[in-house]
Amino acid sequence: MKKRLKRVYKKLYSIFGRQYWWPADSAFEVMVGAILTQSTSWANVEKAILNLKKHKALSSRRLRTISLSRLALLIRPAGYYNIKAARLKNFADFFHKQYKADISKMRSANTGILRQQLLSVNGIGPETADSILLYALDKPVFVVDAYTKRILSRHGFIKDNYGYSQVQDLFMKNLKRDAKLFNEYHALLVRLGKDYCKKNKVKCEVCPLGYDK
DNA sequence: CACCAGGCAAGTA
DNA sequence: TACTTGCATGGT
Repeated sequence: MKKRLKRVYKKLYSIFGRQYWWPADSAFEVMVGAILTQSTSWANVEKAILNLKKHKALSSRRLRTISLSRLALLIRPAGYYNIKAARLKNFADFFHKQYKADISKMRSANTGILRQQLLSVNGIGPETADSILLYALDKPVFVVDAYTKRILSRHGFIKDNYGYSQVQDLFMKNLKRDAKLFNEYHALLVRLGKDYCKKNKVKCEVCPLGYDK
């Protein structure tokens, strides 16, 4: 499995090259984006983030003080806006109370402890927590998403009923614990998924990885 | 028109 | 523990 996973990575990298994830101006913007992109296209998230920037609302202080309804209005393009507005506030409150809204304090925390703390915030699940750890804080944690499972399942690496942590373990136990590698690998899987492995538009016959299921 | 996108929590059995 | 459902906009 170690060789197979590394071979897939090299293949994807040779085809698509660097993906430059996560596109953002700051670590805080990555964290906000991680919540906004829950089951939502990145193009819509970009509109929401632009609105937050235009109204100077992209800070933990502003996210805590702005009214729920006004925040919801700003992030409307990202969908699920009422729920996500509450989730952003939950996260901003946590960030302020636990880490004094200080990214460097958060970065120096123990990864396992921090992951548990993030998961305890209502609105932050495994993928969002790991996206924050990896893409905002450079922690060597592999992010699993719907594309990851779909691609691995269709290529026979896993059964389609594997859970989040099972898929995550597959990567983390068989690859060097390297944030840069995890960063690029996950981004490449999403790239492949967008181009060739959409939910109901399977293009296995032209998938660069081949089709060996 | 239908389908879905870089999920999650709450409810049900 | 293991499903099911609500949440919602904007692009294809």
